[in-house]
Amino acid sequence: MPKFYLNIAVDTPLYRTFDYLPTQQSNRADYQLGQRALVSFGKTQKVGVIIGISSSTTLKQKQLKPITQLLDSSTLLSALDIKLFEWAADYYHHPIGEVFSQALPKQIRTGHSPSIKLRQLYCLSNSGLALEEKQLKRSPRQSSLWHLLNDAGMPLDLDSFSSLDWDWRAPLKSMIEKGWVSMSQEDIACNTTTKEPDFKPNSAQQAAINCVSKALQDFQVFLLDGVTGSGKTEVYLQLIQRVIDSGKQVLILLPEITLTPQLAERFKQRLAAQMVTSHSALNDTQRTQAWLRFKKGFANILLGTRSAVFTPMLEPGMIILDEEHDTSFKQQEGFRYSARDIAIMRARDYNIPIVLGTATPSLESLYNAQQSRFTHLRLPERTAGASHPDIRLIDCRNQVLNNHLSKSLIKAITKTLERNEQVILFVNRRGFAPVLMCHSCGWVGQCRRCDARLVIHKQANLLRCHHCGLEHAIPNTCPSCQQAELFPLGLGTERIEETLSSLFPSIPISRIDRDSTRKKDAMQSVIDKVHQGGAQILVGTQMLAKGHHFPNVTLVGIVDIDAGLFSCDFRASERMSQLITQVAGRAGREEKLGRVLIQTHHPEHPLLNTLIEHGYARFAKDALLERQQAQLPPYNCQALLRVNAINEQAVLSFLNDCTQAIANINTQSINILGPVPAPMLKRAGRFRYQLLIESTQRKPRHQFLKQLLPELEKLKSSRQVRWSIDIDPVDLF
DNA sequence: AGCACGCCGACT
DNA sequence: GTCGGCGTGCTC
Repeated sequence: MPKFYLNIAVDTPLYRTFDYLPTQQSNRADYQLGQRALVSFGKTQKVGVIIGISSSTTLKQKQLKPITQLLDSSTLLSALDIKLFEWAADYYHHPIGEVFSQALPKQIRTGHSPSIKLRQLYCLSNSGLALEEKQLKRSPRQSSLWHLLNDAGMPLDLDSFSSLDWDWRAPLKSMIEKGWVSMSQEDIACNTTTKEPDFKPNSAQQAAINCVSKALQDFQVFLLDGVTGSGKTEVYLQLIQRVIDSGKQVLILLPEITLTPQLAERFKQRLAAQMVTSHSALNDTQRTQAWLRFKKGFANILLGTRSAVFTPMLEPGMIILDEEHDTSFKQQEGFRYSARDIAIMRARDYNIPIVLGTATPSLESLYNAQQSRFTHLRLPERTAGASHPDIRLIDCRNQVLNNHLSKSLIKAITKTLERNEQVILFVNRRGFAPVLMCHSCGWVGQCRRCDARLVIHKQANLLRCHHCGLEHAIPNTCPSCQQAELFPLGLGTERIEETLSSLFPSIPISRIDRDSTRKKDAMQSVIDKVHQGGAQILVGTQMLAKGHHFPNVTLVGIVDIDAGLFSCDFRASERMSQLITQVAGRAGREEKLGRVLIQTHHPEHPLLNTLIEHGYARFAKDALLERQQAQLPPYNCQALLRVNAINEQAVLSFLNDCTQAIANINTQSINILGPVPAPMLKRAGRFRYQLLIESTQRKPRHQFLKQLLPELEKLKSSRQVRWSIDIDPVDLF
């Protein structure tokens, strides 16, 4: 009779752990929390994580199975890591096994037990160093490798050659055979050589550095609020160096788009550290290696994107999360979480500081700063050389537009191109046009799976639903009245690109959106092309505003801002203001004065004017104040409930019960804003309905949903109703 | 989520 | 008689 039971988080969409018996020949001392175990689960074998060991179980003996195999001899996750993942499962209402599974790299979660692979290092041997230029003249590739190794002045690993766009394997091999290059194995213990700090912080930077440095031993959230070009990165670098000098680790989180090899290289050059990176461009082995190295303390810096927030730290020192407002920190499907909020919880558990950096703080962070939960650090000045761009509105009322481009915008583009400078145009929609309409009967292309309208994609020659991805062929005649009078309505990136290429036939135009950058390296090749200089136009969506610097761009045009002013999405105005501010920061780096032109039909709109005259900080302050006066929470928490049932009666009765359940929980805390956007949609004999639930209290989403979800579970089992709920993963703490 | 069980209609 | 449709229930 065993004296203990293993509580295991198994990778399955069920909201609980499963109890298992230990293997027969094992005893209590063999088991620790955080070890993985292979278990038989239903018909299959699955990998789970031991997250509890208890002396009793509610199950009968015959229901219990022993684990198949214990996969780790030592623990993989600390008690703090387990606590954090359990918190995340509860807070985001997600099955615990899936949370653990997503928090681990693929190789780990599938049961492999990889070890750290030591890198092979290459350097010039004495005979290699003694080579003279002309001896390598006949093999240019060997010559390039020689220069690379010679310039580095230290042994290089294979990753260092990956920037070369030709196959370096054969030439390297032959240099090794000739004895010019010698190989050695990386020695993990020898790492830090102290580098001299080579920059002088200005007073605001110094104040921020001092403020965080004083708190390195404790949990504290810092909101580092610095306009573009104010030198946030330098503040990070200084702080990181201090933390790693004290023998601790730093976790750095960045939005997906920002994390380029170039940026990683910049950090590597500036810091005396063992750094690893983790992002979606790496393969499973590379990510697993980064995870292991950081977890075991062989690396003291991890630079990664959203999913890196789950990487365990051996010697936690500090967390930095840059571009705090960026939506790519939110995982929007499956296990919906906010990496920013998980990072804050992680810092709290580890009792270390976390720095949230941004030029355009999200309203929730700003609110937390106002409430003194976050320490607000400001970097108001741009560093030397950077100048403020000039933002102006173009009043489009009663103007003749050429495919949505006003005369004054076209004139400004022409002048910029004549100066051999570059132009960026923002269009907030991909595709050719958002609507296909029949002139004869008014028919519009609508998706049969959702309520959304179909977007015309001329290049792919398709109508595409941006909601569910469904694709239709473009009809030649109207499906409703059979007339051939279909015309595109509205604008998208493809259409603006087409218009520009007819206006400026000799100018190279690049389009950057999700369609054009789907192919691997497509984005990079456009960036390279732009950096070559010369008059060029870039047309793109929000993607363009993030991360990349285009030094020759001196004009930015925003083709249509009005959608952001009147959208029913409460975050639209916040996002729009962030976009304009970020764009303004992009234009006119270095000495060149940039100009931002915004086309609008509402030049008097207070939001636009506040933003342009007083900047983002004032806009955000006003927005929070406005909500406070309206007795609303600083920002709303929304959940979209989707109901799908076999008949209309079932849907209606489900919704009725659902509304009742919400009312019973707390009539004060919830608005039902639904139905969104169409009341009901019949498709393939089933009925769908969407309900938007919005909280109106200060601590609403988590607590409310915790009560509501079990109620919904109960309702589901009594009827032929299916439902799912999408919860925005942001809340106040 | 899978995967079984099980209960009714259309077939060689 | 049976093959297979998917509604329902379970996974330690």
